[in-house]
This record gives sequence, structure tokens and C-alpha cells, in this order.
Amino acid sequence: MATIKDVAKRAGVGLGTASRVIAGTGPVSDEAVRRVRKAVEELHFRPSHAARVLHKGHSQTIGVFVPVIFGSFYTPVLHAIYSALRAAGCYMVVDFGQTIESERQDALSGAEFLVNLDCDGLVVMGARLKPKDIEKLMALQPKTVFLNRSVSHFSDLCFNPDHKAAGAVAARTLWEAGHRRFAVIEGPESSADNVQRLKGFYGELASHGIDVEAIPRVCGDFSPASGPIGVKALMATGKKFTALFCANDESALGALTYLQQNGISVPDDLSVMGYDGIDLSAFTVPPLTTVLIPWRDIATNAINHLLNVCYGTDYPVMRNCSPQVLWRGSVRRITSAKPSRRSP
Amino acid sequence: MATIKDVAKRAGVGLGTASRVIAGTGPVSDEAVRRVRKAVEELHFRPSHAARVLHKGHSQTIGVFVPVIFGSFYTPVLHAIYSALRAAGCYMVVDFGQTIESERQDALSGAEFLVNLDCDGLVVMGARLKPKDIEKLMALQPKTVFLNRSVSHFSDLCFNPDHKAAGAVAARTLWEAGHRRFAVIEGPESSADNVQRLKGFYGELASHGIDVEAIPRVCGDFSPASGPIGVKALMATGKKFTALFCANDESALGALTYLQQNGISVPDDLSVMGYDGIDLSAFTVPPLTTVLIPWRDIATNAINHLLNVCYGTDYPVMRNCSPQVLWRGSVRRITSAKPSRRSP
DNA sequence: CAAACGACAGAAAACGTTTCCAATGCCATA
DNA sequence: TATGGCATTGGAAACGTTTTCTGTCGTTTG
Repeated sequence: MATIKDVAKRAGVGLGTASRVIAGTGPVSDEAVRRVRKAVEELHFRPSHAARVLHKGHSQTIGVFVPVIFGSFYTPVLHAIYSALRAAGCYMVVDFGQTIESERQDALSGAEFLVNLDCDGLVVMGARLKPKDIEKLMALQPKTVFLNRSVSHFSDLCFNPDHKAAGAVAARTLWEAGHRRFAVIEGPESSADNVQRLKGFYGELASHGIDVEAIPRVCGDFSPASGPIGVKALMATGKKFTALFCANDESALGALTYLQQNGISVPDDLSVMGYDGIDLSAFTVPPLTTVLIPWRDIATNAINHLLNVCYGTDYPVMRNCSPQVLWRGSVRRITSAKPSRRSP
Repeated sequence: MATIKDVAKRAGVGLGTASRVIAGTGPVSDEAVRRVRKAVEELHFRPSHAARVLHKGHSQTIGVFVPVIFGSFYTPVLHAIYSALRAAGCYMVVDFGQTIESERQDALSGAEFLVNLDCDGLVVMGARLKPKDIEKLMALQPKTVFLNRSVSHFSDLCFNPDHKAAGAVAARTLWEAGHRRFAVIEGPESSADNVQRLKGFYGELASHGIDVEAIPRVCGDFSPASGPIGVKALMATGKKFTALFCANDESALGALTYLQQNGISVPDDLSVMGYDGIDLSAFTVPPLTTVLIPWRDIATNAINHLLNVCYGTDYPVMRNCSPQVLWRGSVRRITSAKPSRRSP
């Protein structure tokens, strides 16, 4: 590969001049510009990123850790991160975790991997990180933002939807549609985001006088497969319910499929409500009513903040992105004073 | 950040010794090792990636271009690329295109973006690249492999499933199940992979004596939305058919949903066959019969080849990954000698 | 006409590594 | 005791930029 020295030699100018022309900074004569440009062209010169980084002290590279790349949930977030980064002219280096269970360990080792690359900053996504993990990561690279995890001591670095409020919104939506008997397919207990949304959901119902302890619930793992498993288990309890809340859309998808296959009509026999608002939720049968978490906005704001920290820019950062209900066909409005007791 | 000089000073050894200890290469006394290790620990020393790259001449970084990150198709491929790269200790820098239509332009500018980062090699995915684009990219970075595109002159760099053969397999499967009347939701004409699979599909049917010109067909864009649109258009032709071939699973998903909503039973009234074998195809109602393209294997082999080219390694590279039919519930076997003429 | 100034060019230093080479000290051998 | 070889070491050079500083030349101004 040709170096800037070769370019300078070929153009018959000094090193400094060549550099100034290429960087487009400092005073240079038109003649010099012309000659350097020509030499660059002829030699197919490209400045060495490494040399630049070494000199400048920053790499224009941001490391991103995402727990898993399977499924429909993380992908749009990754895309939002990518877009914001690319718009700022930054490179995105990605590291993925293996499974949703190994998330915490993966995040820790992934961050270390990324830090070894002179990343200017880090984005770490994951609901399973413990406060001391966050401290550890901050020691590794102080310029880090966290997605989907909130730790009070580092709240300015944590960009996290208000899962509790969103869970409450889900409950309120079902309540206002007239539902009084519920069942829930939960997510993993080790996921802080799951715990929060359920707290919001049950809390809201409790405030309406529902005995939440009596609500049949089953613990899933956020996968589509946990939908059928969950529904089966819930029906086995023998308790009656008119509305099923799934802690995420993917498990709701699985539940919908299972119900369909077993002749239980949604929403006539049972209403189903999801959580996340993944793209695919619009394409189920019936289309899934769900709580849209504005991940796109949240991620963009997180990146903006990170860029501000890393490069002293001044991108706008908003911290209050509120959830929104996507009202679609999978939840029935119960209009009669005495709600239907029919149940699967 | 502490440099290796600081480490050497603190450990009371020379620069060379410190470097040798850290790199774990060359002869050093136990005492020196101990002291350097201690200094590294105390100063939280991490070697500068940039300086290493500058000196060594390679960055352990591979640039990856993927046309879009939405949807279910590219994600598993990206994951396979990631896994292979990470296993080799390489960093993955990603660039995405905007839409499936802008793929070609996006790939070109994305590759340039990536090359500016001293990537040791490039992976470019995209079926819309023209031969001269490939030449251009090769000039930019000779160490490049192409995914889902085959150009005869660069066939050793192109890792591409045999779409024609896979299309033929789809046709043969339907034929052998007894179907004689077909309809097709095609993909975009500008996608070479789509053109190939259709060529294979129609070719196989023609070899059985079917008049392929008479087969009703409609052009989609690979999106779930093109499923309903396509089915509607096909039914509007008034022609009768027992089997619908969708050029990719996502449009098949959309088609399935639409049929379901309109009371057309799959597979009793109509058989539906997909193409790709995305994870989600197992979770539709009914589960989608489809042709599995072994993208995981193909991507892994492509990366192995690239790594061999970049680093002189000797990973195994296989080039014949054959498609496979995932026989599931969405295709009916027509056993009667005279196949059913019933049609939507 | 001389001096001062401005525009530009070129050389040199610095960024943090790794590698190569020469030097040192030590031990065994002659 | 001198010598060769070996193990270990420290320092210099190199990787390719950018930036700063000094120098030169031509032009303008007093």
C-alpha cells in the first residue's frame, strides 16, 4: 500500500504539504493541491487508519454488545444503534452473546474484547447485569452507556424504558377493555426488565382491587417456544381467565399459534396481549395487541449521549420515551356489564 | 492511559523486555516476568491496538456488509459470520444497507467505508451486485469474499448456494406430492438469487411436461406484506391451482396469514411452499414446508476461506452445501390418481 | 530601496508498539 | 586464566500519520 510519503515524493512536495492537502486543512497552493490529488489518484492512496488513530488518540470506533442476535427483538435495536453511529461517521464493532441465559457473562467478556480494540466508547445491552458488573465495566471503559438496565448510581449512563410503567399500561388496557380474569406468561426471573414490567402489571391490577396472588402465572424464557408451553401449563391449572398477558411478543406469537391449532379462538375465546411491539406482531393471526417499547428512540438517545461524551458533540438527548399501546385484533372489548366467564 | 514505557520504567526493565513479557514471546527471566506482570497490573496497562496494527500491518478486523438487518433472513447469516470471526479472534465491523432496493449502491459505499478502516478483509453480501461492481470491490480490497452472488470470473471468492438446484428441489417436492397446478409469488427481478431459484423451479416443472408459461405468477419484494398482495393478485386471475410457491419464507408467512384470515385452509384448500428455511417458518400455522438453504454452513465456509487468504491459516473450506426440504404441514400430499381440482 | 510581512514548503517530533541487534554477564570448557 | 557460547537484556529503528516549527521566497508598504 502506498504511504503518504510516496504520494509526497510523486507529487514533488513535502510530507507536510501532502498531509495538508489530504486532510483539507491549512494553507496550500492550488498547484500543490492539484499535484497531490493526482498522485493520490495514481497510487490509489488511502490513509492508514491505524496511524491516524495512533496519532490522534481516538479511533472513531464504538463497540457494541448485544446479548443475542437471534429472534426479532434485538435486531431493530442494533439497527438503531448502527444508524446513529454511522450518521456520526463512526465505525461499529459488534459482539454478541451466545444465549439469553449466558448474557451476563457474555457481556463482561465481550466488553473486554471490545475494549482491547481501542474503542472510543461502548454500548452494552443487557438486563441481567448486576451493579458491580456495571462498575467493573466502567473501570474498563468509562465512556460506556447501558441499554435496558438501570442502576441508580449510574442513572445518567443507563437508557432504559420504564418497564414498570409499560407493564401498568398493559394492565390498564386490558382492564379498560373489561377484562377481570387474567393469566400471565412471564419472562425469566433473572431479567430485571421482566421483573419490572410484571411489577407494573400486577401493581396496576392490584390498584383496581384484583387479587393478584390468585392470577395463574407461568415462567417462560422469552422464546416463541415458551408460548405453547406456557398456555398448556396455564390451562392445566383449571383456573378461568379471559385475558392472557405475555411478557414479550415472541412468546405471545407462540401462544397464538398454539391456541389457533387447538381451536381456541383469539380474541373470541381468549384475549392475548404482548409486550415489545416487534415488527412481526402486526403479521400474526389475529394481529397482536401489544405495548410498543420505543427502542428505536431509546437507542438513538443513548448513542447521542455516548457521542457527546466521546467527542464533545452536542446531539440532543431525551430521556423520557413513553410506551404506547398498539391496539390490534388480539384483545376483545368486553362490553356487557357481566363479563364473559367463558375460558379455554 | 499507561503505555508500555511506563510499565517498563515501573518494573525497572527495558522496553524490549517488557514487550517480550507482555507478548509472551522470547526469553525472559522469571524475575523480569514477575516484575512486569506486577507493573501491568498496577497501571491497568492495555496495549494500544492502533500501535500494534501500525507495526504489524494487519488489524485482525474484518469488515462485513449486509444488505438489511430487518427481517428474519439476514440475521442468522450475520450470526454465522460473527461466530466464525470471533472464533478466529477477529473483530467484526459491520455496515448495513438501508433497504433491499438500495442494496447495490449501499454495498459499494459501505465497502468503501469499511476499507477506510484498514480491514484485513471484507465480506460483502448481496445478490444485486453486477460483475463490474465486484471488480471495483476487488480493486478496493482484494481480500474479499462475496455471499449470495456468483460471478464466474471470481468463482473462488463467491460463496453462493445453488439457487437453481434449490428451486428445482422445491418444484420436485411439490410434483412428487401430486401437485399439477401451480402459482408463484416471485421475488424482485433485480435479485440474481431470485431469478436463479425461479429458473430452477420452472425448469423442473417444464421437464415434467408442465406448460410453465401458463402458471400464474406475481412479482413481490420478499417482504411479508407481499404475501397478501400476491395471493390476492393470483386469485384475481381466476386460474385454479393447488400449490403456491413463494420465493421466500417471509412472503409465504404473509400469504399464510392472509389465507387464514380469508377462510382458505392450508393445506386442505391450498398447499404453500416457502424458500429459505428461516427459524420462524416452524412457528406458522400450519408450520411451513420450505427449502432450507444452509446459510450457516455457507457463511462459515466463506469466512474460513477469507481467513485463510488473510492470515495464511488452513481452515477447511467446503463449497458444496446442498439445499434440503423441510417437510412440514403446509403442503398436502395428493394421493388420488386424479388430483383435486379444488382451488381458492 | 529596505524592511516587514504573509504564504507556503519541508523537516522533525510524537503517537505506542514490536523486532532486531548489539551488549552484558555468567558458566563451562580448554 | 582466557575463550566461546548461551541466556538475557536494553535500546534503536520502524510502522504512517499529523502537527508544529523553522525557513524561504515573493510581495507589499513605509
